[in-house]
Amino acid sequence: MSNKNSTERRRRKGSNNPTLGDVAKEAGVSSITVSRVLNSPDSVRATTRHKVEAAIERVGYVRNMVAGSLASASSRFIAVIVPSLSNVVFIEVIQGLQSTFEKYGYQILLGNTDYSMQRETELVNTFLGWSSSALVTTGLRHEEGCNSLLKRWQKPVVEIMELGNAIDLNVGLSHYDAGHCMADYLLGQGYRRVVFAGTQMDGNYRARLRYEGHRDRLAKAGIEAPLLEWAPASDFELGGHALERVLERHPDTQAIHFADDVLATGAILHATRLGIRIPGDIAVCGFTGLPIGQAITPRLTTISSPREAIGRIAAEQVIARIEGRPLDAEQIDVGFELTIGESA
Amino acid sequence: MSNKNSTERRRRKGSNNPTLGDVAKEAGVSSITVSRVLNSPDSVRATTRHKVEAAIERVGYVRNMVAGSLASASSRFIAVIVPSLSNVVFIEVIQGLQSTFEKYGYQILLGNTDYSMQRETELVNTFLGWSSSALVTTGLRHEEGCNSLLKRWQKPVVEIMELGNAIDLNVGLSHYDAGHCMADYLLGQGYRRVVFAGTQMDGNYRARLRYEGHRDRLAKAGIEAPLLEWAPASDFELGGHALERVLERHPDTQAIHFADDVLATGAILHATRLGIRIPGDIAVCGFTGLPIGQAITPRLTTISSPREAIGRIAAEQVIARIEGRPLDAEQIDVGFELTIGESA
DNA sequence: GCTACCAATGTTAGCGCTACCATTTTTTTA
DNA sequence: TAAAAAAATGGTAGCGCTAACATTGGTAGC
Repeated sequence: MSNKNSTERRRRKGSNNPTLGDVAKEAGVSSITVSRVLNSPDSVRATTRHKVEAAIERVGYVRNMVAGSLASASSRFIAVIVPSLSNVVFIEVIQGLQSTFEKYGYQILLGNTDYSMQRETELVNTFLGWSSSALVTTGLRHEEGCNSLLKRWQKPVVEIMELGNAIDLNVGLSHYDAGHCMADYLLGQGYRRVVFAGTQMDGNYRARLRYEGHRDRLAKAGIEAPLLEWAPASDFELGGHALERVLERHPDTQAIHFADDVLATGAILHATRLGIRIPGDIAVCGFTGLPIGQAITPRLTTISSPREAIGRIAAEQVIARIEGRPLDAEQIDVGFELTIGESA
Repeated sequence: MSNKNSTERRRRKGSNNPTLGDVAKEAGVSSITVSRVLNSPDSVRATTRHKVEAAIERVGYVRNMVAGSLASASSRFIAVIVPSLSNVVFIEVIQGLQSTFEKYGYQILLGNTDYSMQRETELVNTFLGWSSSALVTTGLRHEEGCNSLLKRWQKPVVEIMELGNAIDLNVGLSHYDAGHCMADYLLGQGYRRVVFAGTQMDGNYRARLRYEGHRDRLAKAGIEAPLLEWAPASDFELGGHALERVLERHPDTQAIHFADDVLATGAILHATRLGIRIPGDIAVCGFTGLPIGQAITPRLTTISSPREAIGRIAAEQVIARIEGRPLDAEQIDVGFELTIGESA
């Protein structure tokens, strides 16, 4: 069966692991039947199936996923591209994706761009080359080559986190509205001199969108919206540092609108150490809705985004598309929620 | 070139994406030359290379990784298996792995077992079927079938987090010693009535090893080591709840040795709210060395494990093995550090 | 000038599986 | 009971690439 050439000229290394053919011989069936036992067990009679399963066990067969994917021109991979693994937000989105896709037998191919669009294009190229069943990427902004590649691609593409003009499917929320909403709340609470403080606001343009929403709301009330930025990624220490810088540069500040909960939490914990009362001396708010924000005293006023749900919903949309079920909508706004603590 | 059968009987769908052959025709070379431009550019003359690169661009070629892996019987995948994505510890390990492997052009295949050994075996099977270049898994305990599969496998296998009798490579630390070390410190501080409190201690047996180290050290001093366990995963709220339970069941407790920093942090934050002084009324310590533990007041006394380093070192070992470089050692003890805060 | 050698490129045969169609066996219907 | 329909199984080509060997052409050595 495997030795049809009598000339015997060439030899390939051949992993000499058992193949479908070996299992088939052992079970006394054809290899396509073994393939069916693995891929669509219901299309094989129970007695045959048991015979094959026993043979698989006996020869210690390990399925070659690569060969299967080449022959069928598709893998059960879902390409997932995020800009960072240091930011809990994306971790939670990945959890939502992973747990949902796992149920349907899909495997995630995880890529990290470090906020580089060029790296994103490279990853997209590689992932398409793996015959992925779908691709999930973060945000709506991509390199031109990346965009056209994805538009030409015939399989589901989901752009997550943000809402707007998408390539295919879109699951997210309006960051502009979120920033606007928080600014509105702060004005309602009587705060007028408010500083926006964030990190990595070039790459992470969603934070910038929140700032723009914030700024525009304040502008409507005739108020300036100073912005302070830092280059490194957010951490608790930087939050404390940011608090001090704000008080230094804008000593009359009444509230700080932080770009994320990590900074805001760091600021609150540091304020406690310095004896600065929150919100008495200065109010603080954040964005994300991290558990730590609700575990500290005072509890953080923030905007909670449904991170795990974004992943779950994106995955459900993809599965529906793959299985040919109708979609509720191509664009899903998961919204956000104003979580009012005592910090602002 | 692609139409050698004159009988014209069958037709396969064929993705009709451009292939190596199309690029070759466009560039006026053979397909193996195109393959060489992609895989070992230095083995092709510069002029030829430029011609081919231009042709790739012109036809919009996307490399088929699946076909390449089948032909070469290897992929640039590294299988990574962790028990949970909700625990920051594993996220940080993954970061260390990912950033190191990325530099060498390897892609991570991420699997999550949810602390199920059966699921681990399934994942190992799948990942071997993808012709992965190496496999990194968590812990030393596996199903028998999984063990024998990995032992038979000819490529690098790294078991991380824990030290002991490993299949191949091993990078981690002694959890027993870590528990022992903390118990020793607590005794040195004069604490005698110490409760150990943890979560998910069946699946997460590394926490149990820490408890055993703790218990044995106390036993040497002739002291009992009560243990309280909870089934759900650790979070801040559960830490606060645990604090209350401990005080209820063992009102004379002097210190709580928490199985991880999340619980310990939750307990400290909750104590602050209740007006319980730490360490005045009760001392608290943890394990992991999370940033939040050092951001709160009082700072958490804990054992810091080098999580990102475990990932990085494991990856470096794998790369060395793949590239045929000698290894420093097959087993690497990354150690741990007693971080003394004010909480105990 | 002839051989020896090396670098660059080409030819061919699979890698192990599944799609496609064909054939055989079983079940249902007339 | 025979014919028709359905279910189960089989034969074979080919998915797109690279390993292994073959060939070509240029260059150095004597």
